[in-house]
Amino acid sequence: MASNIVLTLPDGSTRDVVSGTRAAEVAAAIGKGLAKAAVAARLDGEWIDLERPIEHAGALEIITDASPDGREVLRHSTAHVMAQAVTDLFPGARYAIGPAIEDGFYYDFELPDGARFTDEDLPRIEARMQEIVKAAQPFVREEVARDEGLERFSDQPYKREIIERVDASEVGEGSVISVYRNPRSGNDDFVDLCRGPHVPTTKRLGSFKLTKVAGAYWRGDEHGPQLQRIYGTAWESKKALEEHLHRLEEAERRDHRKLGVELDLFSFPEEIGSGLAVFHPKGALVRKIMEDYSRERHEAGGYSFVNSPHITKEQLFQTSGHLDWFADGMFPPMHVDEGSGEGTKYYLKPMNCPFHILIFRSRLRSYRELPLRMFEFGSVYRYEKSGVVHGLTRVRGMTQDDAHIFCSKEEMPQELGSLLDFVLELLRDFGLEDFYLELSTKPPDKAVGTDEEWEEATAALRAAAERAGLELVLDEGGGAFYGPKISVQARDAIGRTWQLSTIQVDFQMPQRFELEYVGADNERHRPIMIHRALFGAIERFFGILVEHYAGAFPVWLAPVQVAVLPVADRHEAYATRLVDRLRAEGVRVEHVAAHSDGLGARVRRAKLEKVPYVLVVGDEDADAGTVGVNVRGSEEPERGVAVDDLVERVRAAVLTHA
RNA sequence: GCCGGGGUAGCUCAGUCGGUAGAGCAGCUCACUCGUAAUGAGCAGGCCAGGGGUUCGAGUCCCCUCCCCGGCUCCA
Repeated sequence: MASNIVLTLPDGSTRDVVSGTRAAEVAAAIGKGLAKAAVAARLDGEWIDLERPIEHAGALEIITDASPDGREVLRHSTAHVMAQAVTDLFPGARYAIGPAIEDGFYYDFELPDGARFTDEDLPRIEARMQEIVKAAQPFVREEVARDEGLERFSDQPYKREIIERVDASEVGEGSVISVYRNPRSGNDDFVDLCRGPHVPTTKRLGSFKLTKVAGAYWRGDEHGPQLQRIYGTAWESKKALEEHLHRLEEAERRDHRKLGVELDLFSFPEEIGSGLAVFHPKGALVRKIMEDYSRERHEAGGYSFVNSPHITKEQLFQTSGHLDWFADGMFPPMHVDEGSGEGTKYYLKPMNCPFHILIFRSRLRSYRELPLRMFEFGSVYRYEKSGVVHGLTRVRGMTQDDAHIFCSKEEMPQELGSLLDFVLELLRDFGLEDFYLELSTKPPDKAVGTDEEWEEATAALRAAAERAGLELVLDEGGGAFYGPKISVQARDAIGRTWQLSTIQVDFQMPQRFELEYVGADNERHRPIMIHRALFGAIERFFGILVEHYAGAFPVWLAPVQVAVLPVADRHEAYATRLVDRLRAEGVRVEHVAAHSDGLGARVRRAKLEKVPYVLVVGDEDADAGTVGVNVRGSEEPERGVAVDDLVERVRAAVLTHA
């Protein structure tokens, strides 16, 4: 006998329904639009299918297709459809896991006889998927006992492993597992192990595209079997799919590797080696401006500048511990002075800290010197694995804007607070505005330092972060073994996030190097050390800025701020005077003479080079002492602008970092 | 490091069945002297990533190395 139950909706209203009512019916009762947009539901926070009968009272939420949750359902269901298509087209294929991810989904497969997917397979799979969508197969949920599940997936070892693992860790002995069945004409339905929920039928899907095929390890284990992963993207409508593909194109347009070539900023000559960049004159100029500005700010911020060499004897990295836990990330040693004996091993440095520590330790330090802040643009070399190097954002040779702060335990909270302010201010000066912070705390298993020290340092970092008033994400247990850290994440112009600065408290190094200072009490104390980099690496930050600005650097950073284009040869004298004047005002100006190309061609080239101000000077300007100004990003050039006004505009743009 | 795809002129790319290398842009020269996104003509430009092999003959087929791209793992 069905009884009535009360469902509470997110707006607080209630619905009195017969027990066994399905979420789809509730949605339909609320409105046509909602029913159409619904893809799944949540009852008391638990995901359920629209078609699943609701047996008890609770809070019901209808999940709609264009919401983050709704898209997750669409994507996950699309992943199932892809698995069905693949098993159709590649008999014997084993399927492993296929979750929804940001903007899409993937599914991992193992093909018989070690076969591999190629890019040419994707259109075939897509076509088959569209057939499945057209067939409007329902997703039917079934709950089966663990043993039956194992049996049903007898030819699917990865599924069996999931069942065994889930059973042991999450659900417990004897519990049921859920599977989803897609009935189809023919006799063998496609069945996948899945916790759900799914859309009611495949008809709800269709706005998807398979994007790439790649290798992936089973359960992310480098030593486990390597599977074939197919990635796709899926959306609630064709329009949303198109918009997503357009965003990908936009990101591609901003790719710093492409712009680096086009704007003649940097390159990676094959002759030098993987992940080793050279900066061309224009790129090096931008970099110099970045470095000069950083130095200026550090000088004002109470930092001392230091310098250290690129290589060192093995012993230093033994003392620091790098050779114990970071040897894989270091270039192999050089052997020198090997005449008759063993000689000496030297290493390229992967980090600057040991050098700064030696400077601290070069003489006895007083508490009066603390906090002692040592800054260096320190070049380091890391042996990044061959598959991970990526443009300027992941390189093997880089220069860090590195500093190490030695302070007393008592000074630490204050120092961390002002440090975070300093970091954020500098990043804002480079046009990044949108940040959030990540706080990484003590790893559960292995850590140096006492619990008390960790708590103290973590609390100090947290206080600094909270005072900054930014969103704070907790990365529980994600700290390095030697201390907690804050990392600053920045969102760029198209919403991508980049990890930039890190502020890391270190209990380990002062101990290993037995650092001390003499306190006011005339006793010796161990200082706290703070590692911090603002840009992270200059190369990487440079790459991020290129993408953030899509190559159109703000005036203060632009390698060429003004281009002067005389209309014809007879205006060369006036143009030269103008260029000299601007140069004298400190403006970075390029004179593009009239003798070879037409004016239109020269304007075009300057525009493609993303020069902020393109000045055209002709008869009228020579007579009146004015310039024609074509500002980057504007359609209409201005005529008859007084040179003084132009100089003032450039100067103002530089000062405000506009 | 692993899986997959690649490497042809400075850049973007074509190159058939294994038969001896091609375009556009950029560069250089000349002409044009022009008011806001491509003036025209001509010239030059290549160890087809490098090495080895198969073959009468290799950009093309095979092997090794280097480098790049997309992922995985990694990012202390």
